[in-house]
Amino acid sequence: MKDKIRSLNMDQIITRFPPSPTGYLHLGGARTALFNWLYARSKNGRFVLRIEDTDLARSTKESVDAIFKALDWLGIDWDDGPFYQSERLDIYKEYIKKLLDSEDAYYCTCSPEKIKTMREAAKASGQTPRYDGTCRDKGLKNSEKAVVRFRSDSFGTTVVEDVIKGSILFQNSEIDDFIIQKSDGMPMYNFAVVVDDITMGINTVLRGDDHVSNTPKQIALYKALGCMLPVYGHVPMVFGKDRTRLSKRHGAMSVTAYRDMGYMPEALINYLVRLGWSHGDDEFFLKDDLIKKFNIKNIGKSPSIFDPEKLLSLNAEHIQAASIERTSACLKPFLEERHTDEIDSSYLSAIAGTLNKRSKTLLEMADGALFYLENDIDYDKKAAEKFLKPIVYDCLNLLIDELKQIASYTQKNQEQAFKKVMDITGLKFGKIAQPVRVALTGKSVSPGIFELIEVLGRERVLKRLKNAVLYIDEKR
RNA sequence: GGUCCCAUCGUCUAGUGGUUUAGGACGCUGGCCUCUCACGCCGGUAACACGGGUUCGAAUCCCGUUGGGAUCACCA
Repeated sequence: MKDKIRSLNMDQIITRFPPSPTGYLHLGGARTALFNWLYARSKNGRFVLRIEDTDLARSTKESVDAIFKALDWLGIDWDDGPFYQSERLDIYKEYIKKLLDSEDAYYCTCSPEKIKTMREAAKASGQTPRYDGTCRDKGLKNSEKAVVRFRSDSFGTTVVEDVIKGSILFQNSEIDDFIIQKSDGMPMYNFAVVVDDITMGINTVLRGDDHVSNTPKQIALYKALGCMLPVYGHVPMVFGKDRTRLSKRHGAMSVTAYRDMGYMPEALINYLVRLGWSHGDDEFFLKDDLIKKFNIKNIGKSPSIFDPEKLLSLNAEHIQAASIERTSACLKPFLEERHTDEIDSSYLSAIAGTLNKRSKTLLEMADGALFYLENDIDYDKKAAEKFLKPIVYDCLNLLIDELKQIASYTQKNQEQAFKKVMDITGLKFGKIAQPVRVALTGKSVSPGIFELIEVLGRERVLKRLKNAVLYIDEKR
């Protein structure tokens, strides 16, 4: 396979997301994916997905699948790929040869142990650890354990023109002759990235801050290969509450964990994009807004801290803002886990309609929806003791009679029914509502009485009220 | 330790030399609404890290200090 080296073409923005499949997709990765995707979409460009699986020991098929699943759930789609670096080995070989031929690279047979001691000595004396160039001018041929090193300039400077951070200056003397091909023949990260980005026509590289120090090496490679540089933008990182890299001890990190905890993908997208990017005082965004409004210039320079509380409140906002159809669809899998029967979709929508303003997550919503679906509800012990007492016995019976007579359970009709019961018993609405609530839901907290009755419908309402009457009867 | 980056309420941020008694959101909090819980509405709390400059004027520009972070692999 022959890839032509394309000169950098900015007619169409081409971005990429290159995860290494060594685990699930975490929040930070999702955010860089999102920025690249958003930028490509907003510029009518292309977004490519590349799986960086040259680390044979750590890459797994499961991780690849997990990454696909997470991206799919977030709604981040790609135009090209997925490309697998493990399937592009001959391309890297070709570029290695080019570099070897032009003497920009050379074989090195120094043992890893030797390099290690070299590095430790340098660190101990406060110097940047660097390869000392033992094999640099030996003109070694390829051999069993040889690696290929890039011949770095030891003088001069390299400037990274970063669209987020501005110009960053590096002394070339800081950069040593780094390895571009391992002794097992696999390419090293910095080299593979450059070859891939060149051959895939990537012209815009948006990536985490932690890559800035790799950039001068990559630039050197571009230059040696005679290729034009992409536009670089290094996005500040996201930290945990203790201001260190987001990791397991900060709680859930994987994208799919948030799905399982009942978050809407809309909410996660919204939260992630606002971490580091802003559009004036706007807080709430849907994907289509973002595609219209996203720009690189509004990405901030300073790192941010992941705040689960804000994500949660944003999730509540998105649950409220979503259409009932959307919310129901998202809710359904959570209910199916708890309730095996087939759920009627219009009933489900009605249920969601009573819960979407009082649920911060879909999980919470599913829990709150359970009483609608159970055939026999269990009474919360405290609630039953407090509200299902003999004193409301007549009241509930009266209500049953009234509700029996009503043609349809509109709010207006219900109000009239309750009015009658109130008039006869002399009880205020507040005194009647709680017992009825417990009778209908088993709990002392629920959606409003009228919406409850309307959604549950005649059959369930009457049955549950009668059961409550029976319950009181048995107790006395 | 070397190199590099960053610095506005606890957190996310607006702000690009004067319109700012520094605005919004989350959180926390007082109240209203009310059939419970929520939603909603009204209000409060809280920040320009510090020190020098530049300027008529600085959160905004420059320098230094301090603090935080990233990175220094035959990982990506």
